[in-house]
Amino acid sequence: MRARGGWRIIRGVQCLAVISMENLTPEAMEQVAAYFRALSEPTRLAILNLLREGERNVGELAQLCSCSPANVSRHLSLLSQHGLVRREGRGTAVYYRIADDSVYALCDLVCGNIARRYQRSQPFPGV
Amino acid sequence: MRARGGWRIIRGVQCLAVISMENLTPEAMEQVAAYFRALSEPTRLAILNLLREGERNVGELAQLCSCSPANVSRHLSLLSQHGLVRREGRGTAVYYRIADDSVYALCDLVCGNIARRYQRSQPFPGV
DNA sequence: GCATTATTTGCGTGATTGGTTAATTAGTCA
DNA sequence: TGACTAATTAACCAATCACGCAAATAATGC
Repeated sequence: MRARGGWRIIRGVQCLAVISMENLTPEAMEQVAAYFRALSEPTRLAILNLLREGERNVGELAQLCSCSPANVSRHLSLLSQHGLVRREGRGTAVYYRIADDSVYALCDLVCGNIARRYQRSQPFPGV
Repeated sequence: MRARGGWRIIRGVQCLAVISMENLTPEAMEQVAAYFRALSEPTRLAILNLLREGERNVGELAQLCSCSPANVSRHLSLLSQHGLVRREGRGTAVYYRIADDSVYALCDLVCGNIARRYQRSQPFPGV
């Protein structure tokens, strides 16, 4: 992967900014696709949404999104594999928290795209 | 739907993030998931990448990404359904172009997330 | 109309995925 | 150690998906 723009300073923070998807190898492209795939499931989006306010354990998340603990655990495992959430066992429970806030920026960006798209024809469904 | 935030800079990418994913109905959440699903396939990402430089017809895209025209046509149909590309027939050919440049901001943002993740452990695969 | 080229669509197939249930593992406390 | 709770994993099923192939559709020129 070529870092176009490379490292730059944004508001005093050194960031690896403006990486482009161009000229990626097939393996890297698959990584990007897999990242999007992790976000392509309503239940996983709901879980990420629930973690906005802070950490939660598996049982809490299962109750809040009306899923079985087994199901939630698997979703969390997948999210963890892609670095979206961080795992921390405390006692018999396992707490999960967001690993990178930029996920919300991504989701909100997509929300905006969809909303703008619907504003040209019909209102955004379920607003 | 509440408009909040407006333009913001996320890791060097200017984004119109007016909308938040919070408090979405299940149907709206499914829309967001479907949008991500459209981006969760390497071939579709490759097609979007090829359209960076301008419009292309189905045959050209098929040749450039080593896929069958039928396959490419199907991918384009799906991308079109989600408002990612725009269709325009000219002669017997059908040309597609990017409908919204913000897709690239999304993809590049994800590239950055993955690259940062790998920098902590191993180099990004396929650099 | 007929032939040609480009695109789309119908259908079958193998692979992947989300969900459920049950078994297993991990941690705590008596 | 044994009982108990929470989380993970395995096995399985149903649904979805990407792809290949072939048929159908659309647009152009003879």
